[in-house]
Amino acid sequence: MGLRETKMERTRQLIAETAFDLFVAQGYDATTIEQIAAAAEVGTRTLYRYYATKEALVVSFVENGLNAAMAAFEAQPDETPLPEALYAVVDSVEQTITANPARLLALYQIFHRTAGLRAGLADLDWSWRQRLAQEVLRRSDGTRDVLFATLTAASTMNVIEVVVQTWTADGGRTEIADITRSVLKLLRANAIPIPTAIRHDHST
Amino acid sequence: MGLRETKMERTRQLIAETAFDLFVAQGYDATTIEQIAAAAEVGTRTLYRYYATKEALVVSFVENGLNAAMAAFEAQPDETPLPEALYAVVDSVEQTITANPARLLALYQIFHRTAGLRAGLADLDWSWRQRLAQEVLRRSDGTRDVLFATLTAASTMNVIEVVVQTWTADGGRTEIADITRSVLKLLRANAIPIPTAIRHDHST
DNA sequence: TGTCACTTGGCAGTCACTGCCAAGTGACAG
DNA sequence: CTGTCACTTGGCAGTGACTGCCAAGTGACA
Repeated sequence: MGLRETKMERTRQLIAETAFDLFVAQGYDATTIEQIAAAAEVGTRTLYRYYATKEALVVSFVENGLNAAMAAFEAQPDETPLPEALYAVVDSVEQTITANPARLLALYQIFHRTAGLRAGLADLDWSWRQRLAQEVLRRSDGTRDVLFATLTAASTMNVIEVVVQTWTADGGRTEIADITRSVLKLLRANAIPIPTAIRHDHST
Repeated sequence: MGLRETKMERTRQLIAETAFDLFVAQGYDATTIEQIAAAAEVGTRTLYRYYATKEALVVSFVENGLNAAMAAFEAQPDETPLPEALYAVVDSVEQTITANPARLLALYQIFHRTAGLRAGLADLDWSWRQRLAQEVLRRSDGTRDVLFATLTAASTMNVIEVVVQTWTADGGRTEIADITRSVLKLLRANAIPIPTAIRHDHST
């Protein structure tokens, strides 16, 4: 990596950190792009070259975590059974959070306080489900169909989302590993009801 | 409902329909609020009193469908077993789509084409999961905890989302009831892998 | 039918975001 | 070491989403 790229990477980081701090300090809406740019000592125009939208400044943090999780998934050998490979995903997210819980809580606060912001996660969530499903499909090696892959990806995302939501709702006091364990236990016990049509009893 | 409210309701509808048509005709981004307001023959300021954001104009359609589904859920007698009550939710969504498939496909096209727009669904999705979980919790009458309710709500939303996604991805050619059946069947057969930690075998 | 509360719409202003252009600065060859 | 080139930077002007404010219009109701 040349000096040029190094510098740009640093600028990229600096902008995100600066923005994050300002958001925490004075709220998302109350912080203008100009302020962030000024604090990070770059032009607003430059800032936009690094982050396309104001939302992206916040979402990028989540994105990094998800990218790491996807990498962990892809790093699993092809022979690894699906449940274990999927566990790598959940585990990676857990590690990201454990590494810096305070940051995630703060991040969550920002999302929570700013109605229109949570929205920015959707795109990420969506593309991520796609990627996950695709990888699941590839791994199943023709023995499974798209519906299976889509459902598997969605279910896994669910686990992550429920765990994170439960953890943050609790203010991060509970060990995240414990929450994960509980969630997976419920699922494995088939304790979660599945929508079922009413069976019309003809013996009446 | 007085004349006043009737009129407002009609205006509300008119604005949404007008916007929808324009979005379909020329795309979301290319359509300005002013255009919509002009076409619907109201002031832009008035338009904003009915729909807080441009996104809301599109999201409202999805919101209506979900509201109907939630109403169907709440309409179930408290004695109805959870799986059947949840089925009412899935069924309601199915009905909404069946009633006007073309509209949903068009709607989906708009969402699909406009990156930043899918985002608007997240908020909806989120608040809806909350509401669903809350109702599930109420129905379980103290016999279940929050985690159970959250997971149940998330799983049900998953079913809906996967069904709709599969249906739209296919261009609406497959009977939606068939997709629903397949999805529920996969779930009931426990065919979807659950993330599982590698069991370290100590006998080695 | 007159009063009142609510709805409407225009206007000015803020802020996110974009295209364009000129100046600065690493990269790289000679 | 140096000149050239490609890329990065930042200012500026412009568009469009969205808001506060205020004056005019219009159902509701006594």
